[in-house]
Amino acid sequence: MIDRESLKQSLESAGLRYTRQRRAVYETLATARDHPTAEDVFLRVRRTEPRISLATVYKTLDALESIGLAGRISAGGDQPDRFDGRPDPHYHIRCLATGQVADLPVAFDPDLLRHLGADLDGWLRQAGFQVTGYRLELLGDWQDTDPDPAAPAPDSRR
Amino acid sequence: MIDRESLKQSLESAGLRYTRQRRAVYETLATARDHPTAEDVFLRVRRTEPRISLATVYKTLDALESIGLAGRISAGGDQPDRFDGRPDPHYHIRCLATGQVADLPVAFDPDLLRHLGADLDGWLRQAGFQVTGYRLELLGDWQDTDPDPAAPAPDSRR
DNA sequence: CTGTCTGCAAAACTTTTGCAAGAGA
DNA sequence: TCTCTTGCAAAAGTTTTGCAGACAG
Repeated sequence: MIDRESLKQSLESAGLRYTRQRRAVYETLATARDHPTAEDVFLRVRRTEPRISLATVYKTLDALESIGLAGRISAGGDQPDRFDGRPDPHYHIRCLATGQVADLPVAFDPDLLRHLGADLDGWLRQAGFQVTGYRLELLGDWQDTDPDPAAPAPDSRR
Repeated sequence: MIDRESLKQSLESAGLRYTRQRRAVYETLATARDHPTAEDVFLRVRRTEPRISLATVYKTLDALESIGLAGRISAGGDQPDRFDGRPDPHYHIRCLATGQVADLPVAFDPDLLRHLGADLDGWLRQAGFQVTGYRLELLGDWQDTDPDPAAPAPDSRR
């Protein structure tokens, strides 16, 4: 989590303004220990910023994503997107039953793709595809109890 | 792509019926070389099954997913889900600009996660998380031309 | 026959948009 | 002051649902 001055500078260097709402959304997201949906963020931010609207939360999450301060995790089907305040690349685990997401406490390996085989590079070049990153997600299920007892809102939606 | 008799049996062993619509959706999906959205599938299936409805396509895609004959790829934001008729685990590349998805012609490595470090297993056990699979997606952009000239509908949506 | 499936229309939800008023620099 | 942002309401777009009639087994 970066401090307010850094947030201000990140926004300004993208031509965006530093506002109360954006600070509140950022701080809510950056301190969240789960991976909240836009509505989760809205409900939490509203505790300190009661007049904020859901549309502003969406716009702010988009803005934060565009400057690299938020990540988006899409579950598919009817499930809403979840957001992530960690700016560094990292891995996720996802519970197939509840849609809940958690970070994996493992260092991100920029060279993991090398294990996929030597022919990959050639194929990508021939296909004209420039790889800028990758996303890895472990799928499975939590056995019984709370996935993360410290998470602010261990919701079990849908 | 499995044959019609196998499809019938897969459906029946899940208590589902083998219908004209389900066969048509399955065959459309299994022969698609891109990763169509539900609406793409609808438009294609309608050529041979003109009275099919979009709701039936959605229901059928759900059914196929539930018996492991289709996969779902969610892009996030406002982009619709895409579907995949390959039943075996495999990797994807996704174009961040257009949302287009392609299969990676590389063998799926069930042991790739071992490269993530030895502490992972312990952490997962302690967290009570049972891993059943993983998803790996390369992100990037196609440089200029067609990603796959053989694809039936190289759409550039959004 | 009986329970499942289809097609249609309507609903549910998430996410985006238009716009007047408000606020940052 | 000038532009960007907010909040509200409405719209857009995808996916689901309810239900009467059709169909598979």
